[in-house]
Amino acid sequence: MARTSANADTSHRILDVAERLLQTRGYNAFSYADVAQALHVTKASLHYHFPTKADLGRRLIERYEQAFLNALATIDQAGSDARERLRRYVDIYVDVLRNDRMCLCGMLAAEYATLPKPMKTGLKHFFDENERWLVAVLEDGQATGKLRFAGSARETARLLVGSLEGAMMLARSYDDVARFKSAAERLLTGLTDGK
Amino acid sequence: MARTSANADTSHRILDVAERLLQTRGYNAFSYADVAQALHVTKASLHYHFPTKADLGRRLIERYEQAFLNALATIDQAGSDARERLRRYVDIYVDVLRNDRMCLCGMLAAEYATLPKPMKTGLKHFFDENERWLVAVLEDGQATGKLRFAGSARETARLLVGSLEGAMMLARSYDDVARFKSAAERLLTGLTDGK
DNA sequence: GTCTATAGGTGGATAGAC
DNA sequence: GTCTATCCACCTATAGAC
Repeated sequence: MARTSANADTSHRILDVAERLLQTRGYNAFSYADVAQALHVTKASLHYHFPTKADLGRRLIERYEQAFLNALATIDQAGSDARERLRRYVDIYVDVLRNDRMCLCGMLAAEYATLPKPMKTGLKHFFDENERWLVAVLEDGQATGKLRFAGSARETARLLVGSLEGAMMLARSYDDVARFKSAAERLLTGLTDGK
Repeated sequence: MARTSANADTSHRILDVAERLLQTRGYNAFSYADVAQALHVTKASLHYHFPTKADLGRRLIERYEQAFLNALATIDQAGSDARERLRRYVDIYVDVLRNDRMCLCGMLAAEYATLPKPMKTGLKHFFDENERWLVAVLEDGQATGKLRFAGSARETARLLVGSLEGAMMLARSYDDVARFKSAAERLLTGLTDGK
């Protein structure tokens, strides 16, 4: 399995660099040449692992979603109440911002119109899964009296995702993580005040 | 003044096309060739009016901000209460979305790291002006008892701008204006319920 | 002001040697 | 798996005729 491991390792490093570039500059603003230079390999070598940029982009979304879902599973395993789970959800975003990055899928949402179809599909799947997890947390919080919100859990979940992505984008433009934290704090307070 | 008017008219048409492309595809995903083709002129002609793409981008931000501020001034002139002014503020965003566009500055915020410095400066100015207007409305609403919110008007204004931009981005990915309206509705309700 | 022509660079992608 | 070499399309931008 030595060969397979080496291959997987190289693919992994390529994805790491491409992910950073995508999250900081956007899909349309990084090239195979950028990745190749960072890894001290040639562009041709990258094409061996990811034949087209669309392939690379699709895999980046898949991997990012997997890591995100793993983080959500970890939160669930801690067995905290809904309020605390939301707080940890926000912390995932904070960690991304602290790394001077935008959420990979939030970035791609802006570039949506220019993306190849497989990436569009993967992107929606990411947001749908986020919504699904948040709906479960919100409904649990409502049932246990830990959270209070008007309207459906689904609409509330969508508001949360959109607001956090937007706050992230502006906070990054101002290079000010505190902006994001302030916005997130208020969003959570809106779901817990009076409790 | 015939020549000057013609010039202004051509520049105006260039800006119109470039604006649409920027709001739908992003700054890094449209070219002089795209604009030239849409207007049936050559790229060289565009460079006469806007020597560099950075010049074009800078003017697009300036013009967009001016139009935005004009819309805000119109809202103020109507003399409505704070709640109604916020509602009309949201309507500006809805109109953009209905045109299948993203907010020009929201789009650029995602691409922020790749922008030439003059555009970065212009972008922040746009958001600062938005914040300024919202702070005035929020403080008025608080003073007259029409609005209620926790914390400072400034933080609330920033939450609003970020949330609306984010909701817009996601609504456009799902090609679903109702998503945006639902999110905006809830944000406003959070400032007015119990009133 | 708009054109033709072109420079000089970079984009994604492939062929074929090693 | 990685390399060299190369293709072709596209990019921003400029020179100079009209």
